[in-house]
Amino acid sequence: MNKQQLSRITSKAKDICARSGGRLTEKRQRVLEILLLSDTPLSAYELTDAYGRACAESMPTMSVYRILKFLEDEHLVHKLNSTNKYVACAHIARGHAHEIPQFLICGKCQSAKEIAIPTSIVDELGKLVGKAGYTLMNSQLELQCLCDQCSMGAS
Amino acid sequence: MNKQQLSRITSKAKDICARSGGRLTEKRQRVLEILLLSDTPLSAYELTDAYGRACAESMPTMSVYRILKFLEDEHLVHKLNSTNKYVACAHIARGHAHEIPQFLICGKCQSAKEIAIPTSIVDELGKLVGKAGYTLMNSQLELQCLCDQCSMGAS
DNA sequence: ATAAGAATGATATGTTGTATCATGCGCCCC
DNA sequence: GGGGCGCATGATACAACATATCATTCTTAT
Repeated sequence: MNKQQLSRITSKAKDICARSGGRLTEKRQRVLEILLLSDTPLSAYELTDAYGRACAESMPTMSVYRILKFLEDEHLVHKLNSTNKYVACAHIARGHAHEIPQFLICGKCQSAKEIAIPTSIVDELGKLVGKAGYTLMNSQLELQCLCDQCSMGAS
Repeated sequence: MNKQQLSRITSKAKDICARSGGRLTEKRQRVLEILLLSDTPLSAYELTDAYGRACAESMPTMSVYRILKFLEDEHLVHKLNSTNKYVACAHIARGHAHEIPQFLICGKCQSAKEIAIPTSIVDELGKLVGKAGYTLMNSQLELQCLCDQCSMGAS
């Protein structure tokens, strides 16, 4: 991601926050940028380190958690429950229709890709769940995968 | 679950362990029984407490984790990543074809139901994942739901 | 009987996340 | 521009979840 793309996204993120009455402060923006630039999801503590390296000054982990919570509430960041790590939303730039995100997580390089699951599959799942005596609420799927890179590369 | 069902399951569990060269010791069996009898998934620390209450003597948490790992390796217990809790496998008694389990978790009463996802849905998901440049590996879905009990009961 | 290996206990520590109170900073109103 | 309000951040403590490691006990095979 180049500088221009980044600033386009953060500018959009600012709009999103403003519209909901929040403020994308400099620290919040920096945390978001670190996630946007990272190849892999990061834990709160990895983010703390990355922030310290990137910004000369350090940030208490507590603040990182608070900022992550803010960004999650704004749908700018998602948490991966299976790994306790955080990723920037892939859809900030365009429209940003915040449906429930689904993730493909490479078991080898840890990369995570956010995808959309077609309504048809969700509907089928919903029916299945109904038969089992449950009602499907919002569900963020996290699918363990291998990315093509890792499939090809080493064995 | 009555006593007879329970002993049928633990007996089956013993077979399963024996076949893989493991041993379902008394403590392991007790941990499994606690999970089998519990209405909801339990955390390792809740299990430690429950063990202490049920057995007069207490068990170090470390041992609980070790026993959970053993039971998971034998496919007798599953871990829910979204809640960091553990459940007994629902298929010990019959055949116990250990495919990847899928769970419906009630957001209100915390009950968790283990279900099977039809091959057709898994295949569709696999195709989708392929298009995104990934290959689907074993994935344990954990779907946030409301159970019928909770839907009906209170609002 | 005894040695080898598996299971468990004890202790320390690492990782992830929350609670709470204090401090700083911007903004609005007058 | 001062004063006060509310949001953002800092500092500290601790809770919850999990692993590392070494010591001890129990099982089992010879």
